[in-house]
Amino acid sequence: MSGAFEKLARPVQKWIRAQGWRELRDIQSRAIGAICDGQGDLILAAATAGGKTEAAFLPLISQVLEAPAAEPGFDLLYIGPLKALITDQARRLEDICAESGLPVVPWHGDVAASVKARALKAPRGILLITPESLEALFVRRGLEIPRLFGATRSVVLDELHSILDSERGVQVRSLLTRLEQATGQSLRRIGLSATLGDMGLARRYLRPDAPETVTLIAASGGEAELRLQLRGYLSGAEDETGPSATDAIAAHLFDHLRGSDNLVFAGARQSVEIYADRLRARCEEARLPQEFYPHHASLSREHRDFVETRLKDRSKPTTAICTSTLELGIDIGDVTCVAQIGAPFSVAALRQRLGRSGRRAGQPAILRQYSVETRLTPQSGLVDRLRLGLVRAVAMIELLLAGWCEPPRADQLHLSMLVHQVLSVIAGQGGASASQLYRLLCKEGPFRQVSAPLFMDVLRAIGRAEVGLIEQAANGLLLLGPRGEKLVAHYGFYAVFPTPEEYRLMSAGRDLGTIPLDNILAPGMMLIFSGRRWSVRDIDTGAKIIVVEPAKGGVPPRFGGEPGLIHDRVIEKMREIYAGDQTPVYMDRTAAELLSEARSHYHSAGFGRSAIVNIGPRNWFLATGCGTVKTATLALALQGVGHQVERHDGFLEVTCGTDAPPLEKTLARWAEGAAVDFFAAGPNLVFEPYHPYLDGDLLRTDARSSRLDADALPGLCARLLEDFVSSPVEAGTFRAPSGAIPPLPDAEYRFVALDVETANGDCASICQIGLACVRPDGTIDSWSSYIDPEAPFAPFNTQLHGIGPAKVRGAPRFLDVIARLEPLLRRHVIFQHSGFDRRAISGALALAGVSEPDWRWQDSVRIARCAWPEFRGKGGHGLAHLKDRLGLDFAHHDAAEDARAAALVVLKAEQRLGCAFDDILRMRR
DNA sequence: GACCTGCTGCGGATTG
Repeated sequence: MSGAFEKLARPVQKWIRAQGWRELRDIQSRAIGAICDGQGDLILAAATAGGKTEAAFLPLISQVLEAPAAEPGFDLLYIGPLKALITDQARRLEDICAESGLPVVPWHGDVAASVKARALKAPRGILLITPESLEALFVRRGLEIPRLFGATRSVVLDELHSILDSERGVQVRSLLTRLEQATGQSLRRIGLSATLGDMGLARRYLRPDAPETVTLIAASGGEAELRLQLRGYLSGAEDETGPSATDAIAAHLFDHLRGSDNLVFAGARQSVEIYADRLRARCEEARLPQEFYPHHASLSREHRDFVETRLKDRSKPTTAICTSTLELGIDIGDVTCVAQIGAPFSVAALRQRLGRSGRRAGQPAILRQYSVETRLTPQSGLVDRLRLGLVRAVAMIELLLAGWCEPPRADQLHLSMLVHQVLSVIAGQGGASASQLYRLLCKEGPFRQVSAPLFMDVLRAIGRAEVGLIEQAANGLLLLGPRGEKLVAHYGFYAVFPTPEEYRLMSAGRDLGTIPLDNILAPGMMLIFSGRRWSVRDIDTGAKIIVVEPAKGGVPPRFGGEPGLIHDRVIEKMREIYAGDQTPVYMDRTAAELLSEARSHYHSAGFGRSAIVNIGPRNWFLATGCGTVKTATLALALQGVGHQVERHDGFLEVTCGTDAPPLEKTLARWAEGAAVDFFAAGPNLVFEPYHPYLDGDLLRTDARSSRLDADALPGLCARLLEDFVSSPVEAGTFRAPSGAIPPLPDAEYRFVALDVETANGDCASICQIGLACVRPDGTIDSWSSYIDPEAPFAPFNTQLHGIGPAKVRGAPRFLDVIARLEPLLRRHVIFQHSGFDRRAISGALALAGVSEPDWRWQDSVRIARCAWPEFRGKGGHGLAHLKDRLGLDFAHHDAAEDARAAALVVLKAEQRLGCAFDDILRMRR
């Protein structure tokens, strides 16, 4: 054993020997050195189950044992984000402390009141507590805080990354400041974490005044080999031959996970229920024992405990289909494989999840990523074509492999949380002055972004008579107002995140879990829940209880929830992936095909050249290149001036309002820094529990700090326009041909017929132009050229005419072709069959910003109607029917061939009626 | 179409 071992107290050494450890882990030795020899704060970073808890507590317990505190009070404080984690850690620490008799006190909502009463009477040893329970101590026993924590030397913050920049993290930081202020001494802070994106920010979080004094100890090596597969699936209109994407994934999971312990992260609770149901059914069909179980926050504690225990039990193979419930630190041992269905919201989460697998020496970590994309139809929009989910999954995997993950977000005001802490401090102390609150919470605590005037605005807002959270006594002291009293008195006060109202589901007196109140249910309706099928027997709206009984079918309830924020770096990576041409080796064939398809749509939409793409007369698609916050900022700004905006990962789909100023001009003004009203469209600003007590100005200020990035808007607009201006779509001038244009017919003709094919539903997306030029002797010179439509191909169109991205690669662009055709077209009457081709040409010219030449268009359908009136209502005068009835020989849906057909129709009509086409047209008038 | 996390004190009934 090393020198580190010698630094530990006897009973601790004895415990280590009893474990049969041959030596201390690297992180443990280093942590023991740092804790025993130094004074400063510490961050211990190691993969889950990397021995972090012991690394921190072995030396901390040793210090307590060797120099017991003279005064009563807890010696060590541990703050953990989960009750289950606290229960688990308390068990491990009790084992270490058994020999020395140092008490270990777990403290959360499920801990018996008697245990708490005993600890309050004689506070000693290690207190393990949730942020909420600590908050409750401050509120209910504010005056006892110095007695309880006067002897506390160190505080251990577990799962530091999970509370880094959340509301709850702010609450923890505020509680720590209040603790130090109440006891009059500084606490050594020790953070434990597996996943920290930015160590600088983590240090600042732990010790804002002196981040440079925080020592970082990261576990070295020990990274398991990673095995990775990304499988692609298509959902939507199922073909009769194949199973649905869900069934196909369930089948794959069943075949590959059965017989071992695994975690399947399915994204949403609803999706968890569906996969759990499918997998249960497969086990039943195969007459195999059940080993797939759902696990999410709405399931009863009893069920979740059952699944967690089964996962720990190595003798029974168990796969949990779960949400992020099983992502955090609860020790469930090692799993063989981690599956992820759909892309997660953060690389940090993906890394954390993957850390569950490959923890035993020699075992690889296995990640199976499943991506489900929509089967495309002619109506599919660009969003579906871009395969955003799949590309995001690839981006996240690539960033994971590169060792990157999201840093915490700094600089948010957290005004709702500030209101909460103001109430908590006043309640705990019985009153506080404004200046004391400001010093405690804003100058020393976590609300450093809040200026003194802003703080006063907050106090004034919550002190308004109609709000009544606080009021001021004659001596200036701030007290709780009537509503403040009521809020603080309710036990719901301690938690800082919003909670929805829910029904409780019961079957035969057993609690199954909860579902949100907004599910519309009636007796007899069928439900999938907790991995089983139920029918609703009875609904007690008063008690909010739904009684169910087993049934044969059903659908899972809706659970709701807000989407996660996607970081700028992830969107940047997605852009790199679209622009690149490498296919990652870990993709299966379908996934690789989907990626290649996504790239093709990305390029044919024009994103390779321009960040702004026109997809309709008033419709634009913007590639913002930024994550959720900046993209939402631009979206709100655009909505504010009257545009309709749909948001996607790094993209905005804009439908220009009829009264709104032109998109380009608006962006240009913002790029120059013009003032923007982000709230003109009246977006919802109430997200957090204490938002309803603030006034409009404060809500807007808070939203600006947390949901928007107004400072980024000018740069973002400038970047969008930069690409846009250089885009040929807007250039409006003919440019040098990028592809060869076939030699044009060169004679004098009686007339020409023209036909176009288009890439998608937008008639301006011309991908082929064909001409049939009719000589005076009736012979026809045909000509056609492919055209790069600079727009995505719709499968419907491609199926019709057989033209896709491959055929138009390197083809000239519309303007180049039309420039060459112009002299010929100008000289002749141009026939098109119906009005489509003329509209297409006009549309494409308008899109390119070129005014329409004064050509002599005519319509061969009109000619046909005169010549064959009997077809009216009997097959009509479409080319396909005319081909049949007139015995025309041409290959339909090729531009040159269709143009020739139109010409033939004119010639045949002239024959039948015995006069020239201009006479026929005059007859009609 | 979209994650998760947490919770006190008291009065009354029941049990030993």
